[in-house]
Amino acid sequence: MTDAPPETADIRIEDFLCFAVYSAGHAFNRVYRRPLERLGVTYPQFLVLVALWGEDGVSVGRLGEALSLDSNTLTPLLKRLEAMGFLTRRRSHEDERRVVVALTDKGRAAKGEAGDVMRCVFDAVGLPAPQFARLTGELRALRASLERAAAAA
Amino acid sequence: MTDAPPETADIRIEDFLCFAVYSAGHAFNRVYRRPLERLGVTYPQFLVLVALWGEDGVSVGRLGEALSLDSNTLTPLLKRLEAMGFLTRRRSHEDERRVVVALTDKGRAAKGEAGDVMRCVFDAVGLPAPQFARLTGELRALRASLERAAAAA
DNA sequence: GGCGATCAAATCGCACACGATTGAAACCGC
DNA sequence: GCGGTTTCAATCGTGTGCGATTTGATCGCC
Repeated sequence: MTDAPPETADIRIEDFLCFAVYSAGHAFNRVYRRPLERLGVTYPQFLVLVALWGEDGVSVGRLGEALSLDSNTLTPLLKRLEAMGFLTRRRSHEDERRVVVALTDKGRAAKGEAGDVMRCVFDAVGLPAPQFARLTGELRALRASLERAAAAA
Repeated sequence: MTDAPPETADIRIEDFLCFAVYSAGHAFNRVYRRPLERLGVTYPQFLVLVALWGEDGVSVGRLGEALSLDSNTLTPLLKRLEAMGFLTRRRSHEDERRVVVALTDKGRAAKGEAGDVMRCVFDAVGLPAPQFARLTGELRALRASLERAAAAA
């Protein structure tokens, strides 16, 4: 009936799933901030690097697909990462519309430092691996539902 | 070991809990956008209204505590809601440092329209109420862990 | 081969988030 | 009471997100 349990007459924002997701996201951002300072990148920039460590040499669009972001967000972010020397942006030859994003040596090397960062965050989460994976899966399903609904509208 | 399942040699951002939370948050934002257009507010502004429907006449600090936001984010947001006539901001008489935020008639009336909005979103989530509540609780616990870790650092 | 539709990235404008700083009010120990 | 500390909100600068639009390249249909 509502985003909160349906019967709540008195509204408590803590019972809203959307708020739980919203505030957990901010909390992640805050936990990542400190360890990422050593790398010199922001949390969204770090996510872009993670995506590229998984699949390098992709177009802006493909990257946006992986991250659920559009070029209006990615273009300036990628320009900052390029200015810092983590990656390069080059027009594709086969299709001049596309811009191919590729890690530099520095960008690949950062993967090593990232281990420490992720160890930090894993400790902060403090969840055993199975529950960790289950929660991740449930959120992925939630996102899929929401995206389906947003596309239908 | 990492934010992803520890053994993954090939990195997949989809396996990161932080990313699952991050992208689910964006998905919520996108689902809320359309229904909230009729109300004329953004998703964060809506969350402020939800918080005030639960507890009206509170200071900026108290509101920030409920929403995990600071005055640097809330002040401009509250000014916009005030300009739109949803609430008032007045210096407290007992303590001149505080600014008390209170809903106007329009702000209270919006609670009626919000029912439709939340029905929309609940359908988009498509989860039975018990799982809904459980997931909310798990995320609340996750946030608490992350905030504890961030405070310790 | 030519032209409208489509597609990819960039650009623009606005609204969050948040670290850092500022300024004013209240508190506190003496 | 009075000066230092703490608290509260506001301000500033930077970096996302995202709707809307623009620019340029490709595709499709003839």
